[in-house]
Amino acid sequence: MAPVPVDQRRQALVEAAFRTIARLGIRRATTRAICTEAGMQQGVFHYCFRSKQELYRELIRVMVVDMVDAAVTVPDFDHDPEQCIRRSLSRVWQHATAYPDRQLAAYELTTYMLRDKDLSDLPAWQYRQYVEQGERLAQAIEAATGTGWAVPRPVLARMLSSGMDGLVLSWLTDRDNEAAEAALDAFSTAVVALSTPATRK
Amino acid sequence: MAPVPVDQRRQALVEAAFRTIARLGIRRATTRAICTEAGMQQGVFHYCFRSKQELYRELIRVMVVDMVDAAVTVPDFDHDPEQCIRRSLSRVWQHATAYPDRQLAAYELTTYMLRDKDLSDLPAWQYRQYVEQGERLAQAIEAATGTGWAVPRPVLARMLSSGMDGLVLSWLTDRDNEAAEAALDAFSTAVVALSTPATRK
DNA sequence: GTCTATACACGGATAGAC
DNA sequence: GTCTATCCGTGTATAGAC
Repeated sequence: MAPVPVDQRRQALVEAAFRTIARLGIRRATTRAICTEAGMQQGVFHYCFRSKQELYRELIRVMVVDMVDAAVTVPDFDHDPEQCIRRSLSRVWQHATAYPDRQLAAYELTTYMLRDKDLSDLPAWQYRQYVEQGERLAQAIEAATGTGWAVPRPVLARMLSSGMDGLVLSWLTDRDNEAAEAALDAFSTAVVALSTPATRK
Repeated sequence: MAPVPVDQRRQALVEAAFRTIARLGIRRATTRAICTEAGMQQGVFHYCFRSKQELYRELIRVMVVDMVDAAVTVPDFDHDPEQCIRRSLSRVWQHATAYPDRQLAAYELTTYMLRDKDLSDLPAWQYRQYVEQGERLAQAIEAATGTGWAVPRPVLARMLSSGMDGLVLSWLTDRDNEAAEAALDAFSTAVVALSTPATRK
């Protein structure tokens, strides 16, 4: 076969790994399954990565960057903090629930890494990125509406990302759109209450 | 050996399984490891349970009942909704973070079951129990303070349990007590805002 | 670099002696 | 009922031909 550059193969394997985990779950995402998904022989794996852990390390980086990039698109803001907050969270929600399998894969990877001595530093980084995404969102809302918050922005951001994360996980277990969106609305209302009263209409 | 009743062995294995998952993670909680933890021979496993899945089915039931029972203890309420809410959530938080490994085990089991055809009905039940725990908490707060809520109680309950769940998972990744408790405070403040203004002091 | 074949360990489950 | 020995599949990783 054509001598495909190793870097290109690595990238293809990382993407194949994510698709495989999303489709089959982390337990069944073996090196064989991943290589099949990538259209490669299983033996290829180990001259692209020294170990499966090395692939995971790369995978989590790519996955988080992709998730954060995709969700950072800011909706058409108006100047009312309440509408702005509701629409922003709704946007994040739509994005997260559009690909349930990928979302589940993210949870699987987090818990997997927390249990693996060689990977246990990564979940903290992963969730740090989520919080920073929350910070950017809060900042964008501030910029659009001039509102402030009853708590420091990093604190709000952690609450935001954790709250959304919990709502998504709960939805994954029952796929109850109605109940989940009602809870999201309630959460949004609660967040609105944290925007500074002075600027609330 | 003494002919230990099978039911007793089953129970011992379920408890050993939970301890093993909490200690080693679900990936390393093999039937061998579980039997070792229970002080039994590996061969014992399969005349107590037809399969590992059968044990998991029993395990999740026991685990959730234990978690919910333990967290349902109501703090010494006062009549101020704000204090009451803060103390209640703080109590739930203290309980959840007291045993990080068990909490992580719960997340591992949830994602594991979602991926297993024979067990995929269980996570919905599991999270339903969490929500019902939230309902009981909300009800207790109503009873103690006379407050109502800006949203229906089941909606509030789902938001409560999801929010706490997300905060705990986030904490598991970085074990940052300070940041986590600040976010919990912010969440509490937001929940207080959902108690009906009429009864707020 | 690329592929085949295979080593080696471990997992769940079972057979069969006692 | 209890325990030992083992089957069989599968997982990661490697050896070695080309």
